[in-house]
Amino acid sequence: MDSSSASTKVCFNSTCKTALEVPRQGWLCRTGDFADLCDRCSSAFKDGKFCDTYHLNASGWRCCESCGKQIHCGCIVSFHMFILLDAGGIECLNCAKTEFILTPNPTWPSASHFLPGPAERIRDISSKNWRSIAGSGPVPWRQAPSLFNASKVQPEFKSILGSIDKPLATEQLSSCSLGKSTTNDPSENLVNESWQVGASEMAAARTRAIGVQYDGQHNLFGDVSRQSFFYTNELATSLSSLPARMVTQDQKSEKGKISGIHVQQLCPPPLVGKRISNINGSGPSLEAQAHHAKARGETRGRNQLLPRYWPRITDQELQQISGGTNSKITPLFEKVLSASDAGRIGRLVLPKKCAEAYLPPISQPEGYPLVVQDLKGKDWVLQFRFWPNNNSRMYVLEGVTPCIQSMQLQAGDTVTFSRLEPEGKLVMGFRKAPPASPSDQGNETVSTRNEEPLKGSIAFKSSNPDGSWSEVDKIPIRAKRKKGAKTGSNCKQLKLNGEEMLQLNVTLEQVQGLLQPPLINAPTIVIVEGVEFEDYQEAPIVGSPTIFSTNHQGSICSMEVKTTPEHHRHMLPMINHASSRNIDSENPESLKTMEGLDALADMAIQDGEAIPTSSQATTRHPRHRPGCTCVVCIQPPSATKHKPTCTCNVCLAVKRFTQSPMVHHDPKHSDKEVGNSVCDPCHVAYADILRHTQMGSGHDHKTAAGGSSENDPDGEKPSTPFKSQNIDLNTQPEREEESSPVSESIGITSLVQEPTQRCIRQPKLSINGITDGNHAL
DNA sequence: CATTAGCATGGAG
DNA sequence: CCTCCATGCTAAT
Repeated sequence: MDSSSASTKVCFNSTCKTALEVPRQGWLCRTGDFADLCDRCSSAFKDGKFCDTYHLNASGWRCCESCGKQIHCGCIVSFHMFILLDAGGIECLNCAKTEFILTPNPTWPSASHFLPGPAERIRDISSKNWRSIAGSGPVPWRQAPSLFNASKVQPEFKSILGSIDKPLATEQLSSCSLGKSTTNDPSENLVNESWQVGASEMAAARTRAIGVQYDGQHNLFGDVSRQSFFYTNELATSLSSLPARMVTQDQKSEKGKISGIHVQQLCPPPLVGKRISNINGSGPSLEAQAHHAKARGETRGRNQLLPRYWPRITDQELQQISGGTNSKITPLFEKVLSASDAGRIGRLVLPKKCAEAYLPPISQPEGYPLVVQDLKGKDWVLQFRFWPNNNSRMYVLEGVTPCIQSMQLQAGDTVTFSRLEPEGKLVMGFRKAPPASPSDQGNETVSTRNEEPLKGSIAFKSSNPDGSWSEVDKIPIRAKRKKGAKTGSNCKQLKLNGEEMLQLNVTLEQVQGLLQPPLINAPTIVIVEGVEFEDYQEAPIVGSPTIFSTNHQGSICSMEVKTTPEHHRHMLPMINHASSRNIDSENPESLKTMEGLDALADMAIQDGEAIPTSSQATTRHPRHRPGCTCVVCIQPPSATKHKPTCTCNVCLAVKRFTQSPMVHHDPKHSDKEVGNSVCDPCHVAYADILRHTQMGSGHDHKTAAGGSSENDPDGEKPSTPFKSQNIDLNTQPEREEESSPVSESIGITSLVQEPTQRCIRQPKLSINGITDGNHAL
């Protein structure tokens, strides 16, 4: 390319070399001079057909992610005709202008791209950034969704920048070009909005990454940061899938070190995918594409989570969650609490896909105890289980009342589930007034969630009787959907009725206090190599579930009881996010092996199935009896039952347990096998885990478990930090006791501990401590 | 009898 | 038509 064209009287086009009688100005060379072309070549150039004419056989052809137009990316001639998308892939300038109002590549690095220096620099940045985002760091990313994606992109950038010529690179790019899936599919189109948004985000992101100011352009989005919200959700999800993969690739290719986390990411979780990608023609897309395609395409299928469940965690929230720790937070999903979720029943219905994607598989209806950390750093033990429902399952978290109360959540509020990466611990956050999106459904994609929160809250307060506020209405609060008024599931967002309004108001008010900046949108901004990223982690799927699956069968409990430390880990699904069967969290590689999104997804799916899979026909679970120490039993729905002073067996057991870490308990369960098995074993392992966790974490929490609380060994108390009694019960450390296996569990726990401790931030106080179990009532 | 737990029902997507 | 899931129903305690 370079030959100094001007000087020569030969057409700059190496494939032409026609003597130039009248040099025609062609493209701008790095030298600052224009390439001299012959009439024909010049004509082709001007018509934008130069590459089509002379570079057809050259590598580097990519499809515009938006319109699918073929663009030769590995050529200086067309370099100005496209932009590199953060998420990978490219977009023709026309589309870019339309959507982003961005300038062509040149704008970024401009011609300098070609220069080795800059190019590398860019690439480095991107890559590093991505990595950091993806893998390391505490950095939560926000906007990043796109970035994340971008993370993968990096390689792309590299390829692009560095080796434009390489075909692979191009392909990858194309594939990568998640950002906007130009998808041909109509279905995708549906997604478009979100995508576009994402795209815009991405654009922004990229600009940032690059260092280019992106500002004004995206008025649409308003604050990017906030938008990030969306992104996070939508985009993130959609993107997330990508990024994760990207990451993996990167990792592999480069260092591969990402760790389990990455793996998770691989699984595209959640996502969403709206977009399908492929289309571009990038054709053979590499794995990336494949992944993408799957993830996205499958959005519906497996991984996808409905938009409403997409995590919309703000940076601040992430920061809170992460606390001072270095833990990386991976938003998994969120759910607007329904009346029943927030009710005293203490059962939080988990979206099936979310549960299956991010939580360990459950073979038994009884499920197992799950340790969940709240924003304060407290650990709560919740029973993760399911009910057979039709031919499916309905997943629920039992014993959430204390937790919800502590967070002062009400119907309409949103609970978010995230995972602390290193630890793999599950973290439950919340958002009080749901920042409803303006428009519910459609909105999901676009809605500016950021703003909403506030608005929502405000709106509520001032709320019109009508609930007229559009925004308000839109607010996802679904207070309750009674028969008449259901809010669609999707629609969950209810319009507020008078009553609802009231509820909301309360919530809002409370929330306001709570809300404040932190929770709501703040994306965490991470600066990587000088580039700001709003972090947001997508949720990678975790699929840890599998682990259990095999084991559990009979009863999870039993397994756990028996379980080795590993099992225990698994038991704490959250804790070991990574958990995958034998995979050690430590062995990233093992995880890697698992990698392929597909694999993960499959695993998740399979696991579920493999094991008991979907709804097993379960006989009615025996009622948990007094002696039963299982979490469920202990729960306080009736905290009332179990007060700190309570001397019932359960409480006593708890106390004992708490006091002596390893106490064995005996399985009391009179209950039927199932119940028993479940309860005890789980508990045990669980308890142990908890303890460790807590211990590790911060003992601060005091537990509480009701009775136990008394004793509460505090520091050592069982894990459940329960603030107050309520929780305590749930947690039940005691279980540990029962399962003598505890010892093992302990070992396990120990294993876990460290991580957990890490994770644990400081347990602050419970916020409010919930009052007793009253709420439950 | 009150409460709870498990399951069923049925609307919505 | 199927799946999801919020809520209701009711046996069990």
